[in-house]
Amino acid sequence: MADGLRERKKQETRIALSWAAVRLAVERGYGNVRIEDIAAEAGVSLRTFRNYFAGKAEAIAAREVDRMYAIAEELRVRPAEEPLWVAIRAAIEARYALGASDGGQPPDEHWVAGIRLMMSEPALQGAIAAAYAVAADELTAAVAERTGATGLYPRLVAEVIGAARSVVSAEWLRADPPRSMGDLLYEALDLLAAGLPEPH
Amino acid sequence: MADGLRERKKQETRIALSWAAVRLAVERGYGNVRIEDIAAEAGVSLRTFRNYFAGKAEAIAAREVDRMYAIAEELRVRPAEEPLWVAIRAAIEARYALGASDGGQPPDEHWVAGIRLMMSEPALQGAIAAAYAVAADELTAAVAERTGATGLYPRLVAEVIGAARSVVSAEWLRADPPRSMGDLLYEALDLLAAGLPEPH
DNA sequence: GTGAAATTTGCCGATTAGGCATCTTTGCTC
DNA sequence: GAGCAAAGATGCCTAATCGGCAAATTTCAC
Repeated sequence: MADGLRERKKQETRIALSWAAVRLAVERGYGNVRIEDIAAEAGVSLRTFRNYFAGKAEAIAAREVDRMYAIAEELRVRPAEEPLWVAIRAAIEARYALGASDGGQPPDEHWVAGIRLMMSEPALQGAIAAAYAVAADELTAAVAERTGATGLYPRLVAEVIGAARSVVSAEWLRADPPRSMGDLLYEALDLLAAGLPEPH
Repeated sequence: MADGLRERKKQETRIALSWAAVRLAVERGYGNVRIEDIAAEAGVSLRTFRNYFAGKAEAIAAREVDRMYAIAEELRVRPAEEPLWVAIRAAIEARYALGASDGGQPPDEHWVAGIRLMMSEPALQGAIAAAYAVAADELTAAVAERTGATGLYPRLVAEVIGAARSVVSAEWLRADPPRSMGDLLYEALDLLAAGLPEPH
């Protein structure tokens, strides 16, 4: 069951391509990767790559997007009587594996440096923002289901979560005395919950 | 002064290209416009187009981005003692010409339909989100200046304003009994100020 | 006016984009 | 478990895009 072999294989290919894209971009720099290389690295044809992604930026962004889908899914699974924002925090925590990824494996120097460089590429920031616009639909639906709200509210919540994601990951890359993803995320959510009051 | 003729001409060209892109995309559909056509419409060479924009999506998104820059600029101009969110609302109001554009010229049927269709293009939604990621830097700086805040706060405010923009314009296009941009925007900002409380 | 700096433009090769036909694999039925 | 229908992978092919480079043009400052 579980959607059969076909679906699973498709997901595997998608993820393989996405990881290959990230790896190559980090290793040799975003601009020096052709989608042909990515396809080769993942063991499929160039043409197949194009069946999955519109370009290398989208392939890289897919890692981020999938995480957002996962959060939406987690949100649907949590008990309905749980207050919305409690559920949201829990869903994010579950999918970002906060704490675990911090204490578990201190991120490798080279890797983080590569990611930092890669992310400084405007095309990528764009693609991530773009890809997230799609994922936001899922999150919007999940919020709508849970709250029964219509109109602006569900989408606004979804987009704000996206905003928090964006800010947090930017800050995580920038912060010199490194801060944990979890701290940053909670700080951002606390600010949002308070209505972003102007600091004294 | 005022940066001289050179800067002014460059802005004019940029805006001419951007409008040409929007006009053509609305008229004949996003997919049926080549950047060559846009350049011709604006009276410059294809190669010059590429000096200004990375692609047609970016050219279209530029209209939106410029508005964000204008809001950031407006924010800098407003009196420093004004509370942040009052200034933000005023800045948005000033640049979106709320009320004026609503009462002044009821949007043309064809035009709105064309815009709606154009905006449904995923590539465009992406490009707008992407382009906004850049404009957000300006807004972030303006908020930081005004509040003296550091860390997550300024960027979070900037991104949240972007989120509101995105949600509002999506809803504006969708709402069947049409709603005014001003109403939608204020509703969104009110929700945000309240910390997005879950509706009972 | 004159030279330095910035901008526009044409040219060109490399890469991307995506339609279409074909071949292979998977899922389902009997 | 054989066979058929649907879905995916791949190759091929043409149009379009991308971006570097250098020549020609325009603006700016002195």
